Amino acid sequence: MKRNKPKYKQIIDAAVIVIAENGYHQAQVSKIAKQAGVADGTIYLYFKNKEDILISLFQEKMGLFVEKIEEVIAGKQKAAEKLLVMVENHFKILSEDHHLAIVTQLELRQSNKDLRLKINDVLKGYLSLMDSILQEGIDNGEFHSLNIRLARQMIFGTIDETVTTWVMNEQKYDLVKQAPAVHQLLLNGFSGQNAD
Amino acid sequence: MKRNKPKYKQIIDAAVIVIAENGYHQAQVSKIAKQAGVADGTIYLYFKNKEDILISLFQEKMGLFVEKIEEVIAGKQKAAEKLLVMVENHFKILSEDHHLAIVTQLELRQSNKDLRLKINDVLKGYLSLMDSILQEGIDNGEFHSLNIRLARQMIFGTIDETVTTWVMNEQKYDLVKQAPAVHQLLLNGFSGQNAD
Amino acid sequence: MKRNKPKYKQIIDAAVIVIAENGYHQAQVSKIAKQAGVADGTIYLYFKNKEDILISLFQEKMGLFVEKIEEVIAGKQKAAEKLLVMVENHFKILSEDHHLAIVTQLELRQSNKDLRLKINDVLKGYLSLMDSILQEGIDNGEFHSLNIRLARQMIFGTIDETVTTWVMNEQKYDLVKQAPAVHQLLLNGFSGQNAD
Amino acid sequence: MKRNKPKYKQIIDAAVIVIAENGYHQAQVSKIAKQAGVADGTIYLYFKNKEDILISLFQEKMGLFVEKIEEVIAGKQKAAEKLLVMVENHFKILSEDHHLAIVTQLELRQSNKDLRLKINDVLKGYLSLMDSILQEGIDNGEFHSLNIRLARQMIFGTIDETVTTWVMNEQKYDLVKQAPAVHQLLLNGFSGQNAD
DNA sequence: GATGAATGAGTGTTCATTCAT
DNA sequence: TATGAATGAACACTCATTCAT
Repeated sequence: MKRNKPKYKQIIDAAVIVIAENGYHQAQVSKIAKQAGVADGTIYLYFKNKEDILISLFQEKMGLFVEKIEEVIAGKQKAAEKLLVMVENHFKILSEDHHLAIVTQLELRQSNKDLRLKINDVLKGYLSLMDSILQEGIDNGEFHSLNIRLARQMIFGTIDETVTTWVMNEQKYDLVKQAPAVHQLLLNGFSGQNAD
Repeated sequence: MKRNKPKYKQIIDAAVIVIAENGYHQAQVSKIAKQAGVADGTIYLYFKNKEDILISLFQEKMGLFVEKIEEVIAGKQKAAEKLLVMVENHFKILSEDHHLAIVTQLELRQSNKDLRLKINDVLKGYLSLMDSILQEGIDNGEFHSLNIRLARQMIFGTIDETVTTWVMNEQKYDLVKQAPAVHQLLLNGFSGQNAD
Repeated sequence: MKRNKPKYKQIIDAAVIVIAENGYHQAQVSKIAKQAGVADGTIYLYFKNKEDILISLFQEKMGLFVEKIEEVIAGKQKAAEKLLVMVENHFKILSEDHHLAIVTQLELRQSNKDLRLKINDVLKGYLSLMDSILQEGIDNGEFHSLNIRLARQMIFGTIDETVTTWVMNEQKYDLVKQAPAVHQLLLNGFSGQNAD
Repeated sequence: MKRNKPKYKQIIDAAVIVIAENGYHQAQVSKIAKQAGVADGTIYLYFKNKEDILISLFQEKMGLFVEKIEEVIAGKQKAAEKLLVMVENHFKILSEDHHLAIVTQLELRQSNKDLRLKINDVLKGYLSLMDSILQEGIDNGEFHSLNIRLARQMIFGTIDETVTTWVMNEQKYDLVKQAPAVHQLLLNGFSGQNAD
């Protein structure tokens, strides 16, 4: 399994750095190879093509994302609490890896439609997690009856827009400190008046 | 004034169609010229370069956006009503121009960081409109005391994510019909428990 | 006759200025038209094409050259004296019109082979003048028997190289003051030991 | 060191042929690549850009020039003899490579001012060689006291004009046979009456 | 005569991918 | 496995010239 060989991760980490520092369109394969300390051709022993590096990058990093968030959620009882730690950890993970934040919020969005559709597939695991929190909240009466897709779009849209604004402002303020306010805004939406 | 000459709009409309149908990276200047029914060189009598076409496209279309929404807002008294017609019309305008929806939600986001920063400048007018509705709502007691930037990020993030999901689902369902539910979700966030 | 209309000379003078100030490859027809105060299309009422402007420019200016030099030569008896005033006036005319010096020594040489062959045709009148001075000097015993073509190449080559070096040094020193020394060097060549 | 790899010289030789046969402005990179038997992109593994090919071409060829002439000069005692073998060999090298003669005398002069300034830098080594012959001749009494810059301009201007005329006449006559007469003309200038 | 908007042919350079070693 | 030299397709932009007014 190539995914477990050291060069696999080495190349992905190199890609994150190169894309963050040079931008998506200046992240040539040869630059990534150089950063990873391998020859250009070696890249193709581990990845089908350049697009495959980017998808794999997203899968690896988003996998950690979902894993981490599932872990912290497990310790919480209420849907509202789960939502809070989700927002907090989403902000925390990206706060702790500035390169990754730039890559996911700004650079990777420059990829073409096809690539982004594939990235969306990867995102689905995360979105499902949101859906299940919402469903749980509805079932146990914390949230009123919601259109789950809409509510999830509000969660993801709000979180994503908040992070992007923070990255575009060159990460000048503390993103994690915004989590409670964002959480409260979302929560109001779900526990307030019925939206159907 | 070049902006008022017929060929200026003709080229912009051609660009929307070509980008929507071929994708951002397959929208060559020569293709746009052909679609517009002019020679390649004519493009450069009206636009400084290819990037200038895209910025102008966004300015023109977003200008109509803000104009239209200011118009419908003027007829409403309450901030909540203004928010509703804003969401409704945002959805309506993009529903009525499928090409434009594809271009703004998917294709134009593939542009490089410089171009996107310029596009963000254009967006600012629209975001300000949101800010003033929020401020008004706070002032007249409809909304509780809000962090306006966060609240605006929630509005824009939610709307944008909703439209993008709709476009990615190939516009299969009726976007405008989602407006009331989206509006209600947002409203709950603003008029519910204090987020500060 | 177009050559006598004011706009004809107006365009040629504009061309000299534009080429001197912008360089041969940055001297677009539209720039020349603007400098001349006419519309682009008007150029084509007076000149067949762009090349025709340059040839005409050279003809007009070189015509004045030959005319002026024939005039000053007429007042001299000896071939050696004629050679001196030729060198002096060649240097003087170019010293007095810096734009023209730049154009003839540097910029016009960037034209393609065809244009330069035509320019050489124009030069022939000047070279013939040199030939006749040389022939006269041989006939009256001032110069020894010379290969006239070679001798003329030495005259023209030396003068031309001297002016070009001066232009490339940004015309910092007094070119006309060099005339006697150049003249003496050439004269030695012709009146010294037989070269055949 | 790229300069020692076979493809480096292969591309330069191809450039000489393509420029000589098609003219400076018709010497596209793709044409040079084809002539050299490599892909277009390969050119850019050996040269920074098109201009770099031309400068390198001049450096390589002019390097051989200076090398060869320094070699034959070394065997001569007197400055006059050195001048003769310099003229002879200058003529000989260009006589033996008609393509190179066309390129240096006609085509490369169409390059823009920047490129020509760089070419002039390369020429300086050759001009210095002339200066040292002149200085030597003055020091040992063969030549009278000369303005060295002027004298060198006469040498180079005469040689260059002679070769250019020969190339423009399609190399119909024997250039090398002209060397003694050219040499004699120059020599007279230096050993004749004092020019200061 | 004079205008200037419109035309459209032409090219240097990059970079993902391959493959002989 | 690993290398890195070689490949070659693809495209924005300029500007001399025309011609309807």
